Amino acid sequence: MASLKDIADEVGVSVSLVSKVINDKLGTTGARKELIEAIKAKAEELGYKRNFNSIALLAKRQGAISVFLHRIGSKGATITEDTLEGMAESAHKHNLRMMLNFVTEYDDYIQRLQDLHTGMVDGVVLSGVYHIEAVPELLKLQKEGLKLVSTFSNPIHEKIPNVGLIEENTTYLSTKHLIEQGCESIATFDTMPQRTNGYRRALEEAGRPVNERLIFGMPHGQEGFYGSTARGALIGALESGVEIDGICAQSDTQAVYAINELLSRGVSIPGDVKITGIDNSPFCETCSVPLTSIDQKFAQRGRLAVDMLEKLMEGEPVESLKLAPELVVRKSSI
Amino acid sequence: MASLKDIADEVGVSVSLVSKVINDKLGTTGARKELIEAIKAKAEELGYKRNFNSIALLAKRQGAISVFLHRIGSKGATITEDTLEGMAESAHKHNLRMMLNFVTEYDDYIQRLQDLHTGMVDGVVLSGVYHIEAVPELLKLQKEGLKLVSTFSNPIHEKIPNVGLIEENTTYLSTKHLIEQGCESIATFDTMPQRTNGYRRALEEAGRPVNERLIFGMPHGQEGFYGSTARGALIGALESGVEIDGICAQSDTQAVYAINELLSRGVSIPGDVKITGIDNSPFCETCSVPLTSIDQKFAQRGRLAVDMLEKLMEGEPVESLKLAPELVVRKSSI
DNA sequence: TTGTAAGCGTTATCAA
DNA sequence: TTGATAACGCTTACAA
Repeated sequence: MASLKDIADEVGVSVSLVSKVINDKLGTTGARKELIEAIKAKAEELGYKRNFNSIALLAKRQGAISVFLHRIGSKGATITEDTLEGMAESAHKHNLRMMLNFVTEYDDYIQRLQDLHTGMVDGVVLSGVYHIEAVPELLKLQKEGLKLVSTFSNPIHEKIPNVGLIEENTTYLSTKHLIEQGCESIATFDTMPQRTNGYRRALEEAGRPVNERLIFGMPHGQEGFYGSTARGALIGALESGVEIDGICAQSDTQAVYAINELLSRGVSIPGDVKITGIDNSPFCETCSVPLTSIDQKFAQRGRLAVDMLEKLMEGEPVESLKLAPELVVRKSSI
Repeated sequence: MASLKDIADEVGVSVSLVSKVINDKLGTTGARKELIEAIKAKAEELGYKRNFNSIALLAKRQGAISVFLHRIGSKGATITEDTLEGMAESAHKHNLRMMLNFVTEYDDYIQRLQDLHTGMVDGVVLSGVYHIEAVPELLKLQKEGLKLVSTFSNPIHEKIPNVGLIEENTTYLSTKHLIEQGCESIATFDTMPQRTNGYRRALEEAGRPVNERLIFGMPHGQEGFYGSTARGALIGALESGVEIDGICAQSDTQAVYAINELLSRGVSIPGDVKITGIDNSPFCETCSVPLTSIDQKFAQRGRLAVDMLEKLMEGEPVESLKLAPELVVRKSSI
């Protein structure tokens, strides 16, 4: 790998002059035209590339960030992949190297956080499942100069800037859509309070009564997103004789299981019942009836989180933000 | 961030002694016990961590690798995530920083490969969908000194060491399992030649005839793994009156769609028909009938690939290897 | 207009 | 048993 010294030697000038020419830092004074050209030509010829380590060393920066990722998601969704893809894109743009930390347990989490002072990274993005207990440790790291950004739905702490999502709008959008499609009795699986609120708000705004029998109780937490749990709840409701012509599921898996259960009972979708999910999983395209769903913007949020971190590292101020989810309409609801 | 110099100043010794003590490189000679202890205590107290950039600078290395990842997989499987998790673990172990490159198209791929000429990384792991057309460019990079490792099922080129999988054994294992469970007429979706071969071999070894009507034609390539395509093939076979009491699907998605189709026709699973998939996707646990599947060892392969790359970077010789897939038995087949 | 020298944090070699 | 020095590649203040 050619260095500035190689160029300097070959052209017969000093290293510092080469550095200035290459970086266009000659200031007001300038240098002889033929030298500038010779230097640039030689750099090109030798395929000169800057050495990131020496620059980082000099700048007292690491040129690297760490991504903390506790894998999350309704099974089969590509939340982690999408988030990482966005982060990778932004990191590439900013010439940042990433250390990926997949963590699964709290002990792990703290252990890995400790490793961070290493002077091996300039900043950290927190993503996936969040560990509220880790906040004190995070704030300690922040005090030591490490930059922190998170990509949870909601901020974990006011001092840690977050790239979030307007959770309530996920179900708000899909319920509104189902109402517009003519549904009269829309059910939901009550898995996440913010999402159930969105469902209620859409009904209220449309002047519809909220029928509590259509809000199926589910375990709050990961398990509540499982398809089998949702199918159980749906079967219970159907057998108790509740009328349903729309389902605003709170995950795609819930929706798919509902679709399959209904189809097996001879119910037509979207003819008799219209259904929407959340996650916009890949299988929305390929399942029995292509599923209308909600895009939670994971790739974009990953990108923005790293952009935000880069800004922090540059000393610029940043502020938490929340993206709007987006409705993706497919056959299951029209 | 505390440096060796900080420790040296505080303890009142030279930087080089501190370096030797910290790195346990005193050799045969040794140093005074109390000094060793004082240095170690001070390092602890100041929270000393090595600066990776200066080490890399000295070693004429980047201390970073690049991961090229073309996302792959039957939709809903966690192939990419699992692979990345394994790679991240190994990278962490070796103190390597990763640049993640998610690529989707060939042009992208080549474009990103060009970036590698920058000497930003010491090595590259290639993963996911492979681009045979990129081989010449890869070999060029290799000639420039960049270390290359891949994690495709089969090696892409003899000069590029690979952490692969004995593909044939995926279906071999599951077909053998179905035979042992008493299945007489086992079908498969002919999506990937190596997998169909494994299916044939298992039947032949058991002295069973291969019934070509039970080998359902599928498009070769990603589309062949889709569930809807598989369901179509299955329906066609059923309606032509073929007897089936076992299905060795070539992806989990195929299997799930087959299960749902059969259930909707009143067929009992695993009572009337036993089914196996491939990928060991998360939804194997949660789908209508928990699905027996094949673990393709993606996390382990990711880990091994980075281990291999580290070895190459150390100048050690490495050789391609193939891992054995593993059968994970669940209710759908017993 | 160009060059010298110091310094970023570390390690290896050689000297004391 | 300990320390001085050079080197990795680069930038910048200052000197020529």
